[in-house]
Amino acid sequence: MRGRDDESVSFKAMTDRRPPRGNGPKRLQMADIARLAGVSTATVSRALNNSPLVTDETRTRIAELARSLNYTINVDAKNLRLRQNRTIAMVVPYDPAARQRVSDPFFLSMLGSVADVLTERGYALLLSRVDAADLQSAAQLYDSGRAVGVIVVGQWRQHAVLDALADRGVPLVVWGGQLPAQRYCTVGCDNVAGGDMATDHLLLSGRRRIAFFGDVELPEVALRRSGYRQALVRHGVAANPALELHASFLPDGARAAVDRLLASGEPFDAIFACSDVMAMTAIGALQERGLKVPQDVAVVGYDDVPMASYFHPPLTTIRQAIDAGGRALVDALLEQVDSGSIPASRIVATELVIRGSS
Amino acid sequence: MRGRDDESVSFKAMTDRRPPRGNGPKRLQMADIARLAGVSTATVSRALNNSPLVTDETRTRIAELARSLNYTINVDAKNLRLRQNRTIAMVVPYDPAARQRVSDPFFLSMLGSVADVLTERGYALLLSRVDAADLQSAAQLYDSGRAVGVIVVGQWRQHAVLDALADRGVPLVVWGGQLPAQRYCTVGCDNVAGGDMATDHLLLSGRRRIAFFGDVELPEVALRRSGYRQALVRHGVAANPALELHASFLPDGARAAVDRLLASGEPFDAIFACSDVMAMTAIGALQERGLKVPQDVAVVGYDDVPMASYFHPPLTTIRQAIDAGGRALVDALLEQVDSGSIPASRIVATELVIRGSS
DNA sequence: CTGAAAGCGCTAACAC
DNA sequence: GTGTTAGCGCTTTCAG
Repeated sequence: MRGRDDESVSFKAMTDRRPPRGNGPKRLQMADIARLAGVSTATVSRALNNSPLVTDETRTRIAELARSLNYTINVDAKNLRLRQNRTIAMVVPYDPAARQRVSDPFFLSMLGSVADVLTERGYALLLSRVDAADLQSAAQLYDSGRAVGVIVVGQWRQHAVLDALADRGVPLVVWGGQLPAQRYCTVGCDNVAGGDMATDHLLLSGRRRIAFFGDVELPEVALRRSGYRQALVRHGVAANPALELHASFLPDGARAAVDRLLASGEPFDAIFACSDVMAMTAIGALQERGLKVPQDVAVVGYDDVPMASYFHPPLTTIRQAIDAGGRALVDALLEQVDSGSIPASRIVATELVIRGSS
Repeated sequence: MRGRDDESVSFKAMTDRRPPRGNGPKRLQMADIARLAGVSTATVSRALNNSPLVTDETRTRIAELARSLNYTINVDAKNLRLRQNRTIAMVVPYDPAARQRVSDPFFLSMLGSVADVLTERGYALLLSRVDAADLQSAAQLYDSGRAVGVIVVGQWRQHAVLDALADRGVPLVVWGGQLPAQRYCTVGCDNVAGGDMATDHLLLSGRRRIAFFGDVELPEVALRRSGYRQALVRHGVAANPALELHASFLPDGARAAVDRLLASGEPFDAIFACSDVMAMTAIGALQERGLKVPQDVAVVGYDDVPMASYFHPPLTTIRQAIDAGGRALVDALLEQVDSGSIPASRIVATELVIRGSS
């Protein structure tokens, strides 16, 4: 017996004494509360977690003590012990070439919406910007246990990478277009319908030479163009490749497209732009060149960003239901986390909002 | 010896067997890599942390194994052991009355900027919306060990609460106005100078009846009004209380202010609005009532949000240096975390950008 | 250079 | 109803 005791002691003594310095003054921990309350940490834990196993009196006493000392259970330790985690990561890809800031108001609004829903559900949001060319790395947030799942805003040119992530079991939901054989879950508006509605509206107002502005390498944009073409066909208007212009989401994309269009000499009486920012930039460029909107050229945007209705002329646009979208993203992701299987992609409502620019 | 062994075994047997189910399929952990590599976890740990104590050969072998299996060190466990953390929290308060979404493009841009800088510094960003009336709760992110410090965007009406948080040692930096005896660190643009520049510019263009739009309960806005008044005085123009209008940041604040101003019959030839969104809304309201901007009324905004230059007319505004601002916020916070003492408040550059609206 | 063992702050059997 | 104890996944002395 004595021998064993001695051994234990020597074991204890062998331990590392002082862990590396934490940053900042030491925080209170459960043991402190326990000591102050004259109970064990187990009781404190139970009290703070509302276990029915503690007396009401004890619970309130401990709760009050904790509150008065600003003590809060250490989430990391709790997570570790419980092997759980209530954090989800949201990544917004950026274009490394342009070193562009997350700034499209649409992304930002979506972020706000997701943040709201997550808060409501008791989840924390880890926000991260990643190089669009290295979307792969988004999974690290999952692999490292920091988050139980990942929301990616926009699929960019990374369809294959996203498929691969889904294949290896990373809980993942992407805001974007639904592609034929995709293996990950997407949430997005009906892009084909959106493109169709916008074009249909322009055709109904008598426009016939409708230009399309967008970067069709992005799945969502390609789908919108399908809708655009589909509406033209339905109205018996031949699609004109000269009117389909590549315009990137970068700041000068739309302006450059307007320049090319004018330089080409191809007549046009309307533009369907794949984002409101593009539409506004295009309108600015047209006006600078003396063209009137909507008289000479009608313009329809996409997104219905908050600014759209204040613009001059107020922007006709396709509204993406941001609130519903954020909610659907979160729902789909949490469902996936819980069930372990990939839920069906969801489509949220899309709506034409007619204002002054068309 | 045998006796001891038996005892160990019985100790082990007494352990809790199955921790509660984690969510999702089990993730790989260090022990798995160790087993696969035929070494101890200690060695894996050292290898993955680039300790000089392992052979280059071992290191690369383990690193490759980990990479091929998508294994990443569990950050929570690592943090716990190291008693450290490379996460900072950013809270953006919302007005609970209006249940308003984080949507002012300025906040969102600032968020983007902070996200960038943090990424650069190897920190993660935890984003959280909190009820502006309960800013107090922002500290919980710190108390619970989730973040080493907190960035608050906007001080709203919570000056006292912020002081209290700083007093009890929560590492905290606030984007906002610098107040006389504040005990927390702020980063912000020079609001007095901004208000002065805007007003000065309008005065120099010959305007004399300049209205001010803003909610002076917010420190930043109050400072901008000081600048406004100061410029008027310098130019020998008497300040006219009837021209200082309360306008909230909520969607209809500026429109309502325009209505009240017109209804009052007080003549005016310019407006200095405390945000670009307000300025754009005001311009819309003026135009609806047949007033021309800038001919009848010149308008100057604040922030220089991305949209400002695309607006019609393009907005004259006070640019807040967002990039520098985000960087300063992060610098100040990390400095505080490292040193444990509250750094001096910082002021970032402010600049008048003259465009078509004035 | 590598391995054994202890413990970061917490929770949950299990005994009392 | 409360305390004791082991261990979540990791890092790090200390011994070899």
